[in-house]
Amino acid sequence: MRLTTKGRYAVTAMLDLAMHGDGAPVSLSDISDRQGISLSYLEQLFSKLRQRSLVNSVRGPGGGYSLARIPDSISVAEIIEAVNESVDATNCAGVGDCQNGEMCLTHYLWEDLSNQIRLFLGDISLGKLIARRDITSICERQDTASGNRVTVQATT
Amino acid sequence: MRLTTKGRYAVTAMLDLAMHGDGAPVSLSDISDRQGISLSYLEQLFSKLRQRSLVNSVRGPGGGYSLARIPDSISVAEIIEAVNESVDATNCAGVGDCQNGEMCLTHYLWEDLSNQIRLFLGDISLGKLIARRDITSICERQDTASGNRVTVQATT
DNA sequence: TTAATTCCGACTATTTTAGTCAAGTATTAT
DNA sequence: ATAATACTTGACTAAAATAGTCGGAATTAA
Repeated sequence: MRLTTKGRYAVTAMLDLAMHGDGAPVSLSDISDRQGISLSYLEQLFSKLRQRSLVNSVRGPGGGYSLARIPDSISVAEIIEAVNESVDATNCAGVGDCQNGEMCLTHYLWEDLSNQIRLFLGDISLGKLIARRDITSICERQDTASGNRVTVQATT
Repeated sequence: MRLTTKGRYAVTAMLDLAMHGDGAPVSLSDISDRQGISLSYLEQLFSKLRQRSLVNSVRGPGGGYSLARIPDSISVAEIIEAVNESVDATNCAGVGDCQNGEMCLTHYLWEDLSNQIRLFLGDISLGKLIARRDITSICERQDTASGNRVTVQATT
């Protein structure tokens, strides 16, 4: 479980999807405009999100992505692990052969901690994140033709 | 809060310190031998750990590092943040000026999540990590002169 | 058909991670 | 005092991950 800005990008994009996907698919260029994430980078992320069946895609005009499940059933842990491909490189394996052929002590300790984090993040869903702050969110995007800037307003 | 192998190195080293520091300071070369982490890399990490007052150093022969506080009062969050210098680059700040001069919605959402993680990891101390698995740990190091390999044994 | 959109692969730049190396400083056993 | 030990510091390098770019496909609504 690696926790970097990459994961935040993915969570942010999925949150955007959850808040704007009223049945209709949302295009990546819309998300790119709203969240300020490069379109091509979003493509990379969503390629992985689709592989993990977290989103569905619709091609062609009017197409885009939509959540594969309801926001309450998609956890932050799933999203982060989808894009980070969890390179769980335990360095202790290659070092000294700990006795009994088992891995060394700290490996277990870290694995334990890692599981706790996974459990914790697995319990935070997109739905919870949205609901946590009772937000009157106005996250509308101006008509593209108008050339206006993104409008995002949040009232606590 | 960034969570990578770098943080695990630091936590591992601090755990080693907690388990071998019987009053006397522990040298980095000992930790390097036991945990298979490069000595110079450990020096970098401990330089930051010392700056954050998580460890004390004793110079000269027989010197080394020891925990600045008892294991129960040193949290995983502190250790990780000490070595990761928490580059909390929120990308939304530079994008579009969200209305009211406030930051955009997802920033708050992520900040919220980030705080929860910090809270969670802040509650896990070195002491708790060691106690979690009731371990009969034999983590002795052979005499240096003998040239023998590190002996690490853990019985569940 | 045309335009909008996802898909796909290769490519690049920047940053971080991980590690090395060398020269230095402080401490203390002898 | 002196030498050994061990920390301290800074510069350097290599590999990997992150972040982003580009060009071109395939698909499909209009």
